[in-house]
Amino acid sequence: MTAAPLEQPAREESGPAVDIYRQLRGLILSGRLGAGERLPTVRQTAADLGVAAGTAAKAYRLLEAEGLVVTRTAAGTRVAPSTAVIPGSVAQRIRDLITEGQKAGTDVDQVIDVLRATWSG
Amino acid sequence: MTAAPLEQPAREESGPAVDIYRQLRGLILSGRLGAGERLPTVRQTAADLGVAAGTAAKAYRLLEAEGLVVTRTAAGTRVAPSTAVIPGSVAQRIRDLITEGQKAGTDVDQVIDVLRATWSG
DNA sequence: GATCTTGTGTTAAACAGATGACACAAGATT
DNA sequence: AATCTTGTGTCATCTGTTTAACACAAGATC
Repeated sequence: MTAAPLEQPAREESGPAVDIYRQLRGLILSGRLGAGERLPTVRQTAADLGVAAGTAAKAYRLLEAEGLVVTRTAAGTRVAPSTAVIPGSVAQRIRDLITEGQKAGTDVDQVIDVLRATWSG
Repeated sequence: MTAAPLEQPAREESGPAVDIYRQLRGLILSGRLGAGERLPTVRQTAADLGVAAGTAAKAYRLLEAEGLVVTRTAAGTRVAPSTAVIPGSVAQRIRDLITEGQKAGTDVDQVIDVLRATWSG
């Protein structure tokens, strides 16, 4: 018998669009992109990251579907007024973790993998 | 002018194979899968997760390329003897974060996005 | 030594998502 | 009102990955 540690689903979309969505979500939830602040245009983002415009647009739509941003044609996309930010206590623990992780020279991705594995429990 | 907060690369492989690789890496780096311990067979993993055998095999090869596991035909795949585990101090901060995050009812993925955004600084 | 076990390799087909180039709609700007 | 800006829609094509169903090789097991 071998260990059977694998958890089922984890089925999750992937690809550039989701990556961009995640990156922006991180900036918003961390507060580095404040309420009302404007995001780069779809085309700008696409150019910056070297992806097609449709791909960047997809990321923005994911953000809007989650209520994190508000889109108005010709006016651009802005962080939603309702300040959606992660709880301060959690943010503090994140900072602590980063401090320790960087001091130890650990890789972010490794930290994240362990975090996921441990969170599930 | 719009904010220009986007960081370039982030170009990263994706798909089921990488997901499995990440999940197993988390188990190994967290120590929940100890040195010498055996992983499920490729076919078992494939069946459990509902993917093709080749996909699971790909994940195992990624792990081996990183030196986290040792593969011997017919003997299966085992966690490498050299105990590759994340530093204890980092592991502790991860546990602290999880405690706080769960108490606050935060979503893991949100925590991870903020972690990434903050790590880069 | 015969037989199981297990990781790997191969192949064609299917699939998902991204791309690039375009046009359009809804507002803002002048 | 004319024009710019910006998010969205379309469409054919391309690319990478997965799939499914095999076969094989190297050891372990008996």
